[in-house]
Amino acid sequence: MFIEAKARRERYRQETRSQILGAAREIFVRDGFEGFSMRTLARSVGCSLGAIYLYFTSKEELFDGLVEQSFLHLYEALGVLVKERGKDPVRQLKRGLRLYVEWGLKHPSEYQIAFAVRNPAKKPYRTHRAFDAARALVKLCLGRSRAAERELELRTQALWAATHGITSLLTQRPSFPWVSKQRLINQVIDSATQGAIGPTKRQKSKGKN
Amino acid sequence: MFIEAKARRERYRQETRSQILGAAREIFVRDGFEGFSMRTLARSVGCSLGAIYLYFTSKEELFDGLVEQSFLHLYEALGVLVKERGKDPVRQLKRGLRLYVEWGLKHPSEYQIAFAVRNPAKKPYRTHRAFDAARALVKLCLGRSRAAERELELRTQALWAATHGITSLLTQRPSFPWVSKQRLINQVIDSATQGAIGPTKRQKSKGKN
DNA sequence: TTGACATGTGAACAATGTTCAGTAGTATGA
DNA sequence: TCATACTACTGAACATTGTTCACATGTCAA
Repeated sequence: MFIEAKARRERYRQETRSQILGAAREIFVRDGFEGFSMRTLARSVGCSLGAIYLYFTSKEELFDGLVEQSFLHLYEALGVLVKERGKDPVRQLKRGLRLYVEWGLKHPSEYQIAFAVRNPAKKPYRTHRAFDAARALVKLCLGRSRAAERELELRTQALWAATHGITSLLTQRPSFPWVSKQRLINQVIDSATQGAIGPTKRQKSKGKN
Repeated sequence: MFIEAKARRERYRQETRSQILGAAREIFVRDGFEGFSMRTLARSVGCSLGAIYLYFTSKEELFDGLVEQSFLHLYEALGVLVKERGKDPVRQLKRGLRLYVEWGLKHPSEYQIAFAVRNPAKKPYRTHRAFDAARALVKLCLGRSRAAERELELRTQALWAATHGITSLLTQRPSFPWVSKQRLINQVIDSATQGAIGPTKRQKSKGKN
């Protein structure tokens, strides 16, 4: 009787927590960042305003939960790539980066929040596991080149920076007169990967196009 | 008498306008984005809250003015580079990109505002003139290669994306465990330029390091 | 001097995130 | 069964935000 009640309570707690999170995501996707407020959230959940604060200490923490969830999905998608041995690792890496960008385009609000302005002192840094997946892929590409591996972190960070750049711009300025988005994404990713792990055989034989 | 008074009024108007802008910038640099409010601004200027709205229709417009000012400085710096003919254009381009990143690091708050979340419907897009300067530099680098010039816009946008990426990350996540910032910036810029305009002679002879 | 106009004030409004005293309802221990 | 402790919840309040507006003040033209 003792633990059963406790467990039931905990289960219920988690349920309503994720229920709130779900409602928040819905509002967020539908009305964007501006349309969101704790009051509209409470109304949507069907509880009082104060009840939200029993499950999240602040609006920021709620957003963090939302972003965390989304990045987890991305990580899972990337994780599959890392495990797919045998394939050409460079192609896998590029696929992973493209996945990242497209994920950002599919969840623009969350991507913006994830990289939005926030107090940098409170949360020193939080490496999303997606970054770890990228590092693993880069390592795979570098193969047995010792000199290159020493710069693994540098190369991965640079790769991430470029990929983040195009994702960030495309999501934040959708009405900018971009050239074909797909070609642009490819151009950025190709340049960055080539810079990180050297030219592929195909690019080598082509010369400069 | 007629126009003199009108002109004086106009001059006074511009003066107080830029005075407000100056105070806003000061608060902004000192207290960051969160510390800023129209009331603290009014107190700092030494006028009433409503007076601000005689010079700026909204907080957003005020920020726009701030960002505009800052980007103009960047543009001027970049403009000098374009005019410096004779020098190696690739080196000039890289210098320009580094200038861009360092400008962002020096004005993190403004850079964040410039690319912050905002209503995309109202302001369809606003090409900062800095982008035009970049395009001009890229054109210089591509030289007389017809095929490459057709892709001028694509290449410039990709270059910008990568450069924005590293600037954005470094300013928004200063406490992330970056490898050496300078090396990282160079890595991103070198990769992106090589991808945009092909390998330089020096990089060619070096092979993959 | 009078009227028009720019400049400025300060109170008010609506909306925000957050807190908190008070109220149910429920499981626990005697 | 009764009292106690604890959890979930409410709704009113608070402080702060951006913005507006009726009103005042000063300056120039007629």
